[in-house]
Amino acid sequence: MAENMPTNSSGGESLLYLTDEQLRKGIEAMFFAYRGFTADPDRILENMDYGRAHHRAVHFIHRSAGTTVGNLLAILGVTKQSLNRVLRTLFDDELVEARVGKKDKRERHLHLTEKGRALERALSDAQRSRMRSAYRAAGPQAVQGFRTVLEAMMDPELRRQFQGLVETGQ
Amino acid sequence: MAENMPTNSSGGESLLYLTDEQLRKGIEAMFFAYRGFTADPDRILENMDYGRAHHRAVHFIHRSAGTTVGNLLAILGVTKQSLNRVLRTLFDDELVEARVGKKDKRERHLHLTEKGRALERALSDAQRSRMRSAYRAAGPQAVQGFRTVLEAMMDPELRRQFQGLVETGQ
DNA sequence: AGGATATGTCAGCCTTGTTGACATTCCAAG
DNA sequence: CTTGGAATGTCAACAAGGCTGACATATCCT
Repeated sequence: MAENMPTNSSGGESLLYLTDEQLRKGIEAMFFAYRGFTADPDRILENMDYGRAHHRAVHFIHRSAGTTVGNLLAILGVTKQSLNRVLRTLFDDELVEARVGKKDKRERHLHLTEKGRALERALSDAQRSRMRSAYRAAGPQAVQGFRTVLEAMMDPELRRQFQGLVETGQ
Repeated sequence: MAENMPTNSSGGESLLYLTDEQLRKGIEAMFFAYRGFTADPDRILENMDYGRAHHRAVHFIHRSAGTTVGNLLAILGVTKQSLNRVLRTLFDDELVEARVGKKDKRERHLHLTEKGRALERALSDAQRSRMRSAYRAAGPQAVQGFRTVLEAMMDPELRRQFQGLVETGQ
C-alpha cells in the first residue's frame, strides 16, 4: 500500500536498503532474533523459580561487580519496587550479597556469591553459545555490521550505558 | 574470571570477534537495542488501551492479510487464550475483522479495517523511522551484516517463518 | 456416523511491570 | 548541629500479558 518505492531522494549509490520493505524485514528480523536470543536462558530459568528479570539482574551484577542498587535501576530501567522484588529473592537464595558502601554507607554494593556466579555461568554459557554459532556462521565482517546497527538503534542514553561510560562508584 | 582469552584453536585469521568478551558485548547490544526498538511504538500505545501484544498482532495481520488465527498463533508463539484476549479487543474496537473461510468455514481470515490500517501505519512509521536512522547511519554494508547475524540467531523454525516459507492458506 | 481440526471461552494462576505512600539511614551544606 | 535531600527498603494495590486446564461449537474428512 504505497510502500516498496525507494525514496530515491539522493542521487548516485543504491539506497535500496532503505526501502520500507527492507525496513520491515529488519523489524521482523529483530523480533524473531530476540526470541531466539532469550530462548536458551529461559529454558534454564523455567525449571527454577526465576524468570528473565532475575537473569538480567544477575547478568549486570556480574558485569559490574560492586555496582549500587541505584546504578542497577538506571541500567535496567525498571522501578525500584520491581527490582527489589527480584533482589530480595536473590538475597534469600544467597545468589547475591549486598555490602554497605565504605565511602557512602547508604549505598549497597552488589556482588554475586559463588552460587550466583554458578548460575550466571550457566545462563551466559547458554546464551553465548547461540551467539557464538551465529557469529561464526556470519563471519567477522557481518558481526561488525551487526554491532554497528544495534548501537545506532539504541537510545542515546542507553548507548552511553552500553559503551560503559558510567562509573560504578567504587 | 578465565574469560577474555580468545579460544585460538584454529590457525590463521583473527578470531578475536569470538572472544567471550566480544560475545558479552553482543548480548548487551541486543538487550539495549531491543529497548530502543520497542520504545517508540510503546510510547504511542501507552496512551491507548493497547500494549505490545496488540502491536504484534496488528503488525502480522497487516503483513499477512487474510492469515488465519492458527497461523498467527504459530508466528507469535503464544497460546490461543492469550491471543484471543488481544484479538477480542481488536474486533470490539473495529481495528480487525475476521472473515469466515470460503474453502474451510472453520477458519477465520483476519484483515485490518481502515481504522486498523491507520494504527498500523502510525506504529510502523514510528518504528521504521528509528530503523531508517540506524540503517542510514550504519550504511548498507553494516545492514547486510546485521541481517545476516540476526538470521543466524533465530531458531530454525522461526527462521523459516521469517523467510516467508509459510503459506497463508488462501 | 465419528474422529480430527479450527476456533472461542471461562476460570484461575504467575511474573513482572506500574503507582503511591511511608520509614530509615546517612551525607552534606548551612 | 540541624536539616534537607539522597539511597534504599517495604507495604499495598493494580494491570498487562503470559500460562494451564477444561469444555463448547462448528466444520471437515474418512
